[in-house]
Amino acid sequence: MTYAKTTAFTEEQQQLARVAKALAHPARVAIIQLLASKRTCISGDIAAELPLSRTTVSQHLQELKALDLIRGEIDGLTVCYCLNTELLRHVHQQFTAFFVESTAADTCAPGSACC
Amino acid sequence: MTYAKTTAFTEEQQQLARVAKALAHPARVAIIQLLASKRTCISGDIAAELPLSRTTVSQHLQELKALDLIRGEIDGLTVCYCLNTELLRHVHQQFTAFFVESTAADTCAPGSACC
DNA sequence: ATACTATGTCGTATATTTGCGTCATACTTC
DNA sequence: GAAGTATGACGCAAATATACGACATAGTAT
Repeated sequence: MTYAKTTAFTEEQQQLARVAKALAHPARVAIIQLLASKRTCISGDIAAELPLSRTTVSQHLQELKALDLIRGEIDGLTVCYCLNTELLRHVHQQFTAFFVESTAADTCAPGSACC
Repeated sequence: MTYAKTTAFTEEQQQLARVAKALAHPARVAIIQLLASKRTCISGDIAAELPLSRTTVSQHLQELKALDLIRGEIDGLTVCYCLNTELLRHVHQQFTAFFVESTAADTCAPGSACC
């Protein structure tokens, strides 16, 4: 991903791609849904709910944390993870803008040859 | 990605992850934006507009086509790619549902210990 | 202090992605 | 038909991602 050419894209495009990548694995989607459904911050229970080893889940958590999509607070022996709802809302807007832009009109101009 | 365990997730989660993965590279985001801005279907011009080789762009196009996000129609010597706006709208809804679900309420219950 | 528990980090094997050169295909034009 | 052009398919090297066991760390509890 971090090939040289990657730098030649818009910061906006890279940002969207970065977040999309974070959601590009079912486990991470599941983690976010889990954190949303349980209204309370859970910790290693997440691993128990997923069909993956604790280690692997921890890695996925770190990835989400690296993008600040989730936050972890140490509470004694356990760590409480919460969604960063503010960021998520912002990301949602970014995605919406992208999709709206892409679906604004049917792409092909009325008289275009193809399609 | 196609590890054994991957099957253990919801079809919904896998679907979202699949699409997210398609958007997980700036080149593919750029391609979609390009197709949206040029109101007419373009073909190999896409490669010319991107800082990547024709071959690489072709691969990204195939990836988007595999998910049916874009469609290509052969028009003589060239191929016209168009956005599948209908699918994109549907995907937009899926993402929106996911984000709304995730940001519906602040995750932590009022009296929870952490956060 | 000692034993126990919850997490993160590291190392590593395997799988997948990415980028691109080269070749094959197919249509156009002369 | 021969030459030229636009694309996709194939193959390969380098980069990443994925999964997980083993170890390190840090707080709890007795």
